[in-house]
Amino acid sequence: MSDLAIPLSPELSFLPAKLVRQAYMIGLDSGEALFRRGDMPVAIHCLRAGEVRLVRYSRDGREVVLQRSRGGFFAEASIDAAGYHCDAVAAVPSRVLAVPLVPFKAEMDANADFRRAWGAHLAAELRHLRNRCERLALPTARERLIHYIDSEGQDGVLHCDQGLKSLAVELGITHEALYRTVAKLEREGCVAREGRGLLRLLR
Amino acid sequence: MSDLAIPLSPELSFLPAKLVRQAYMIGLDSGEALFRRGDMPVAIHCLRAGEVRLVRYSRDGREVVLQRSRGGFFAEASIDAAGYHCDAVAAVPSRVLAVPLVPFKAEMDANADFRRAWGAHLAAELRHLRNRCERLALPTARERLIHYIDSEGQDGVLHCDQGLKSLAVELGITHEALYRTVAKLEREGCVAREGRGLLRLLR
DNA sequence: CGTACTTTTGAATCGCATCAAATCTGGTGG
DNA sequence: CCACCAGATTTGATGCGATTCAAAAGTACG
Repeated sequence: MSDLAIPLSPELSFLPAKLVRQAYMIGLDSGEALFRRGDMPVAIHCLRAGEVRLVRYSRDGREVVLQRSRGGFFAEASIDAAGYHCDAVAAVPSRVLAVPLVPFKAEMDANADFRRAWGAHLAAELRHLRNRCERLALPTARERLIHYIDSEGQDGVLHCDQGLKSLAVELGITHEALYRTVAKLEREGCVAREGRGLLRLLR
Repeated sequence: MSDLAIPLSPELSFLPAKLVRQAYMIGLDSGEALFRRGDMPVAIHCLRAGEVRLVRYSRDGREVVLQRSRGGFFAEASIDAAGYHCDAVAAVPSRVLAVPLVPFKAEMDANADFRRAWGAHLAAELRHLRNRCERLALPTARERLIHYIDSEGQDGVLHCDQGLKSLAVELGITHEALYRTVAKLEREGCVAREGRGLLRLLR
């Protein structure tokens, strides 16, 4: 493919050079679909820029967002599936690196190190999701936010460079509720805001 | 081990006989720990009876349940970890099948079919968790219940043999809220209850 | 038959969603 | 540089739904 010099990043570091060479970049306009439900997977996808959403439609036609990816692999669970179980649609203009499935699977069979790295990747994803489920089961915005800083932040400090509004979506609450919760925690001295995207947990 | 004739079940069907022979059964009393945070994983665990909870403790000592397993593999994400990231404690007297890690990993390296089966298992787990996250992000008990029947039930029919109370935990709401929600949906004719553990979605 | 648990309903309170509006911010083009 | 615009941030008011505490009725099991 013409798209050489693909910038390295943590989520790609374990991909063997052989696979990176065979990968190709896909550009998506806002609203454009990468794949549709039922399509046969032909590649592993890694979001490099923009935002892709995995969506399904309930029987009454409402759209349900299954996953919001802002970077890294997505729909990894469909590698072995006969068809995707949802649509992948770009929410904003995006760039997706596609690693063809055939060489990917061949590498999985041949390369034990790569297998372990991919397994570790999936394991991290599992832990992450379990954590998120646990957080979303908490009853109040306050508890969810503190749980989030505890588990996603580093040493009690959270970098939310995307703004609080998108954090609210992640927490499953409205942005108003989140703003109010942050303000209250700040008043109580439990949390300090430093700059635009920094939350420090004091406790 | 003396525990021969381990009954087969869907979640064990893909385990090679060789591994099943090397597995051993662990009995746990209520409250007994299978492993503690920091312990080095020595086996893959599959819950055969009872209930095991993966728990962590927040800095203020409160217990946080990361996962409630009522059957099947749990803490699969720790296969490659240097230590568990949580405690595993039986909530009721339980029986756990332990498949030693060394032969498990050896089989993963040697047996491509098994690798695929395990990969599919992890993929299913991922899809399941994403679904659950999506559900827990829904704002009302009503929407969560309908989403649950849609996605976990079969053809609009849900078998909740554990009773509505444990379903409430799964939905992240109190059992009172769930009882009221079911009653209201029934009055509206959206849901029919058939026997103790059957919910049919009419819509 | 008694005990423990689930199921069910009631009442009071609290927190969040919703609708609305004002302010702030970064970025664009004149 | 400044005007302007789109989006994020913030605060307010209101209603609904869930939590909480409480209690009664049903059910399984020894």
